[in-house]
Amino acid sequence: MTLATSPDPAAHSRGLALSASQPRYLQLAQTLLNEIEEGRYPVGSLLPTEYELCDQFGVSRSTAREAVKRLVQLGLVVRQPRVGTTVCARTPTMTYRQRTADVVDLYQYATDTTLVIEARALLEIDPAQALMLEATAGETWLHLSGRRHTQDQDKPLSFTDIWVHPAFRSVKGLDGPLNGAVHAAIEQQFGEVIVAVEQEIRAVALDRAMADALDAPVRSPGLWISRRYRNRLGQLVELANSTHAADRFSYSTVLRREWGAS
Amino acid sequence: MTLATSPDPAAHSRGLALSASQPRYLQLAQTLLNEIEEGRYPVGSLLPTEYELCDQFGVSRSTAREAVKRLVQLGLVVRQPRVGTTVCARTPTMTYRQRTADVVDLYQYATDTTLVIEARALLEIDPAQALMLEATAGETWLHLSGRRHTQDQDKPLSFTDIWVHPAFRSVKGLDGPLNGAVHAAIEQQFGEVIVAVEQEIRAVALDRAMADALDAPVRSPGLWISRRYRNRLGQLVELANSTHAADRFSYSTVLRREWGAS
DNA sequence: TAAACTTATTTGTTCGTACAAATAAACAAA
DNA sequence: TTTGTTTATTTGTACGAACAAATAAGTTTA
Repeated sequence: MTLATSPDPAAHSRGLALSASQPRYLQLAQTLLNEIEEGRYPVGSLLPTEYELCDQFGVSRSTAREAVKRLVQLGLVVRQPRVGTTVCARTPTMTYRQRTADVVDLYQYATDTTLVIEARALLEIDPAQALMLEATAGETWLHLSGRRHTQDQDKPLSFTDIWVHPAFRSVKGLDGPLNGAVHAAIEQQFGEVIVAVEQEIRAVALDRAMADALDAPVRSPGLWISRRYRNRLGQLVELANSTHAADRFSYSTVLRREWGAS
Repeated sequence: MTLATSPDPAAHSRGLALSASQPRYLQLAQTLLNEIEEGRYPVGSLLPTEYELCDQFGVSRSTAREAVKRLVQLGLVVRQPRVGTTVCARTPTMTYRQRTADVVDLYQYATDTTLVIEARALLEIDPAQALMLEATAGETWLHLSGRRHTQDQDKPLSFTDIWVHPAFRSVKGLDGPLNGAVHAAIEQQFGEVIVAVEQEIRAVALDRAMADALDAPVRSPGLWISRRYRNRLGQLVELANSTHAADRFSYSTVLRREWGAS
């Protein structure tokens, strides 16, 4: 349990060369990773404390810490003062990740599309809308609707319905052609941070009104995308429903496999 | 440029308390972050070296390193030995991230759905298929097709077409009801790692054949999902096209905002 | 001129030490 | 029994000192 009392500052450069191919802390991390995978440290058990690792592997605490830090980054262990290092997974989690540099990219539209707001009104929501908006009937939400256009094409790309929570219904700058997204305006003007976006995609048959709005045949297929923007507390800040003519739009993403944890 | 030659080990606990609310390295990281945002260190310029930071802020190199490490995690700077620390962004990049614990989750199906393979054949691909498969006509790919079912419902959820690259056409265990995914079998049997999945979603009108297969009305809307599984070299390992009856399936995801870089 | 070598600088790794902060567990008090 | 207090343990933060590795830039050599 006691550490060396007469430390030799040059020891690490003299003796026990080991395989100098990789830094010691990476070697140690790999060793621990293997032992976790082999079940020597089952999920829920405690890893040796930092000082124990120092003894067992003959490294300084810095090195041991750096090694354990890797395991934390890989999501294999969690650490708590006074408790220790708890194993929480037996293998690095692999995930597929979809990255979008900004939520605007989330709209798969080319950057040269513009959303033209054609209607803006404060509406008292009815019970059906309240259900959709996770609110109570009678609240006054801001309702926007418009169509998205491209330079090239004559016909609109999509028709969009947007509902904005009463707290942000005074949001400005949403008239006429829009470059950015509505949630971006809310974030800027109110400092409300959107933490999560729930997205649902369906295929639908265009009804008469939507077909007219999109200049597409009645009953032709459309891609319906609903997005719920939520704040830190999970509250619905904005709901945007878009319907796209099927022959003018497709939604595509790339998921990349990654290793490690959040 | 010279450091203190008579260091006082207790200095950090005695003097200059500062606001002990946060650790020094976090304070320093915040300071640097602010200065980067303010343009004092423009994108492309060099941050002070670690030793310069020691002098300027009166901290040890460990603390300075820990601070800069934060900036690296935030994706604001990159480091190169002998070069220094280069600013590569003026503000932390925010991204929305879609996580799926496994690619199986990528199928939005409840776990109690099963894919029943109904046809399996080795096919010489024609020019049109070659285009779709990013290959050359005449190659012999493995072609599978089948339908996905739920326990509850009588009618199938979707019809799936799968093409497997010639190198893996001998993949086994794909007969009858399937629990896992085809790409998982390829990964296991051949050790081929799928690094990226490209996904495209469209709305379509069901043609007669597809309508029959799905037991849905002709011309009714369907959700068409195409997934391209690629290996490390970007080569197409598997292509899976699924068509879902619109009233039986929707695709939903949650994107969470995150800060930091890859 | 071009290639090979040397040098100086900056980050990377590792050592050792010390104190702070947090908290589970044992203990004491109401 | 319950609640507050102390104690010991473990991670967290911070100091300082070396040497390694990588490499931009200058220097020498062919």
